[in-house]
Amino acid sequence: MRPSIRDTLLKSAVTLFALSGYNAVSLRDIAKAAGANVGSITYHFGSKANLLREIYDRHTKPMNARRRELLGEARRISNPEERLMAILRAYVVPAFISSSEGDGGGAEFTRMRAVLSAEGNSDARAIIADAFDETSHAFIDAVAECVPGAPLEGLVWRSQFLLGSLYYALINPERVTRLSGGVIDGNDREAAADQIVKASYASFRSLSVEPAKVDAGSHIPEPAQGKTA
Amino acid sequence: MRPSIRDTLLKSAVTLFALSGYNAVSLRDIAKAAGANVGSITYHFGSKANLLREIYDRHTKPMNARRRELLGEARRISNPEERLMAILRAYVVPAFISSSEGDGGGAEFTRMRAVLSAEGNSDARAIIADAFDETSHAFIDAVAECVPGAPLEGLVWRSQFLLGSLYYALINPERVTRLSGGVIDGNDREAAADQIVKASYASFRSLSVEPAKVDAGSHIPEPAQGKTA
DNA sequence: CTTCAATTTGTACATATGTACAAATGATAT
DNA sequence: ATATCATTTGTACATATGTACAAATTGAAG
Repeated sequence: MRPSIRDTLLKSAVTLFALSGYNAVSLRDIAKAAGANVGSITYHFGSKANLLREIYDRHTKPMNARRRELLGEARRISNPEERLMAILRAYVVPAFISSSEGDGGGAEFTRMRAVLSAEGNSDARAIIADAFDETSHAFIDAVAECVPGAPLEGLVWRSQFLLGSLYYALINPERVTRLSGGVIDGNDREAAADQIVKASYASFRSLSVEPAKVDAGSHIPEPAQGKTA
Repeated sequence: MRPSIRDTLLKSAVTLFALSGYNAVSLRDIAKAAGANVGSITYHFGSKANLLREIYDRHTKPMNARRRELLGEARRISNPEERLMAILRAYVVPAFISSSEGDGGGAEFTRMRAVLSAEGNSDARAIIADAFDETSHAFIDAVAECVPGAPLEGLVWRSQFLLGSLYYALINPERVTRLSGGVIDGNDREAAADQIVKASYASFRSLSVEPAKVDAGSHIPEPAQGKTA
């Protein structure tokens, strides 16, 4: 069956918001993209802010559910290195690739979040605050178990960097293409997700004070880990 | 001597753009913040887009110069680990901390770049493209020398993640504070710069196919490094 | 077919924005 | 002091935007 106009409006809004942010996209832009009338947006959603709220409502819950599901699987892995890798993948992949129809994830929604978080619009701020990503705490805890002795400061900042990497990969993929002289495709999301997982794996692993279990020890002259020892 | 109104306007514009983006800030907002009249902006800069162009002109050159200077110093370090650390610091620090009056760097300008890059405004796009960060290539080259055998794909993506981490640390510092339960101050830029350098150090180091010079070898079961072997 | 509620369309309105420009003001040199 | 130029102010205008709402259309139940 044909999707309802309501759904088409929501979808168009995500696409446009992800591309140009919240302020720059007018309700008329959204209506035009959805092949509908301006008034229909007011009718279905009441206001622009509420339209955004519905977008979040629709996506965040299933996406977090998907993350929790993958995180649960990951936690059952006994080898700490493999486990860490799986945990990171559980966080990154749902944000990049929408597996099923209703998992709420995918690059477009994540890119929208990235753009809106940068924009700092007050409407958006309130909505983002409500839809706070409760999975983050669970992830940090899970990661912490893989890197014994890691200071909280290092863990939290690296989770921040992970999110920043994820966002920027979606916001500015052209930079990768350009910087590599066209050799690497910045829009290859599978590759991007893979690289983020590997890079953050290394950055988290370096926090561990214990030597790697599998090997003798990787004592690079790691500069002291800061105040929070 | 008192700064000219022209300078005050530029400074106010950076502050406001860094806070709310390009679209959301009106010329009247800028004028009010600078204690000037709307017309004075048109008089001094002609248009909003040109005001932004002047901001870039004023900042990018001295900031890149500072980066090149620090990079030059870093490259003279013989020990590859220390060198890598210094190279990363040379890239990150000018973006976070403005050392001298005219070095063009600092967190505010960098945050503005972050916000504008996410916003995708067409005025801004053109200007950003012109002020392309020519130092990035030099940095990747310098980094590559520290991690022999590293595939280009890994290097480029990690440089992307570095920039994303940097940007997001400035855009959303509250998340760090909140996520740590108030223990860690997301607005502590010295700490942020430090953490970024250390995290990206680890992520770049992990690309090296040769074992660490200082130690036996850090053969974590690193999953195969992708296509570009 | 008729009725009635749900939806869609069209339009109006108050407000905000970038830009243009004439008048007022200020400073500087002769 | 006066003339000349640079700056600042005030205002006007065309356009765009979020929202409200009445009229038109649609679709299903009786």
